[in-house]
Amino acid sequence: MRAAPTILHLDMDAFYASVEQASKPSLRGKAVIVGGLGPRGVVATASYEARRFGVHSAMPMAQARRLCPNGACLIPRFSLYRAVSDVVMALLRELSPLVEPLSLDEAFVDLEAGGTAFDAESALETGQRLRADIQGATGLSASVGLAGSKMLAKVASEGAKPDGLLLIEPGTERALLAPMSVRTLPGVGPATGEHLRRAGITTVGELAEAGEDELVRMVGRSHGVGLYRMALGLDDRPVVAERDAKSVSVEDTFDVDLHDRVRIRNEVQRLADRCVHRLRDSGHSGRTIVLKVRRYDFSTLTRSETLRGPTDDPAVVREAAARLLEAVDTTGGVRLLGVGVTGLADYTQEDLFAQSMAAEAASAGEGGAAEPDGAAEAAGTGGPGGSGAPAGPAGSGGPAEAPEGAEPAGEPEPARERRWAAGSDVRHAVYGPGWVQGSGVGRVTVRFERPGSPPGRVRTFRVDDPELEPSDPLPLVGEPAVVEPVPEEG
DNA sequence: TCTGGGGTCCTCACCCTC
DNA sequence: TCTGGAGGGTGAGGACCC
Repeated sequence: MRAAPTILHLDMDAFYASVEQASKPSLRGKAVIVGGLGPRGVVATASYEARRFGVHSAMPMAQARRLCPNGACLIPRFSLYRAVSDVVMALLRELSPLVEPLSLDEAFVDLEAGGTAFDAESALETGQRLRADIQGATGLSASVGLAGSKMLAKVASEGAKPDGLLLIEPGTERALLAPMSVRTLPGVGPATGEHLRRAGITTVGELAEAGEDELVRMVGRSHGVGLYRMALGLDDRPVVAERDAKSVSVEDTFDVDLHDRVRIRNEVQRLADRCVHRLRDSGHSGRTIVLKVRRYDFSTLTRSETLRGPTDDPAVVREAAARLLEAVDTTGGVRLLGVGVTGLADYTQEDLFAQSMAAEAASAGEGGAAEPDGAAEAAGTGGPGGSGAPAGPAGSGGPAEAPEGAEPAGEPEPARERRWAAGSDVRHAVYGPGWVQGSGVGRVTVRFERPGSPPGRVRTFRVDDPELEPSDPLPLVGEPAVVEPVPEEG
């Protein structure tokens, strides 16, 4: 067991909401809720101001709006969050080569491996300096936990929130953990928590008292042993810098349940294409195709098929997903569909070449060397019930029944209402950069402000105003905070 | 008008082979 | 030749995390 508290856990405070507040000065100090805005959207992150109303992550957005009717509800802008996250992760890598990102806003760092800390004092100093550097580089606050293990460092950062730093001194772990809820421990979610509660175990101390055998009996060997060790404050998991992805998947929840079998089939094909796109972007191929269906009653089932070899061929994945769908009863409607690929392998040019050769051979009806994973069969037969499948790839992200009809190629874009998503960045030819505060009935309301400026003014335009254009997010810090003179509203 | 999206890991059942 | 057990591969589902 590690003695020195040199494992650092970094947690950016209310990350998505904080980024939005930093880029939109008028939202500072206000309730901000980031998440899906559709009828089935949920909250991804709520600012601390919104949390005071009871809003929290994973809550249905409709409920969040009821609890916090004056909160600003925004869609997530992942490209911006990723850019900010890259800045933060780069600062962490200056401290140590052993940085383990958990998500865009969280990471572990082994300070000892980087030679930046070797005892409590140097760890505290490093942690404080890191928080200041993050504030300087991004304008955002972060919480830092320091301890001798990953689990305890995470517990510490949780205790440090918001905008704080906490170090757990070696030797104090058990006493510190004992009164805490079992839900504090990683791996104890609602189900395990309830299971333990029914057995009269609600605190970490009671967990330790129960003993390893009892916990194994209750929650299984792997989980039981791990839980007991955590309850004693023991955790020797190393900080791992590089982790290979094990699966790639995409899924969509529909605003209304789908009933039409043809539409469902088309959506599965579209998801398969998106999944392969992501698979190729990540430089992988995969062997097992997984179809996920969530039915009208929220029951979820998965069907999977393992091929004889890995593939990144969209036709192969589409056909496998279609076969899996045939085995699923969708009576009553489906609310979610997903397609995933697991059993990942590194993709090579040779793989691609072999696949394209095999596909050509299959389409030419030559027989010959069959694709080892059954791709030739899948690509060649067209599959049962595939009469409605388009010959080419489905339109880019468009549903089967394109609501706006086909556009004549090469012609100027036909006049249609432009859509302005709440929270998205725009630029006006006269008023400069701003963001969409809301839109409807042919009008869009824009607030003209930028990171570092004072709160800006609001103006309303026609949705088709030619002087208004979507734009990229501005950096949170770094650009001079020029405050453009906003003409007085008449 | 509850309940997203993208993941990981574990368990269990079943089948097949040795 | 038959049988039982071990163990791997596969498929399905659940729990959990951010």
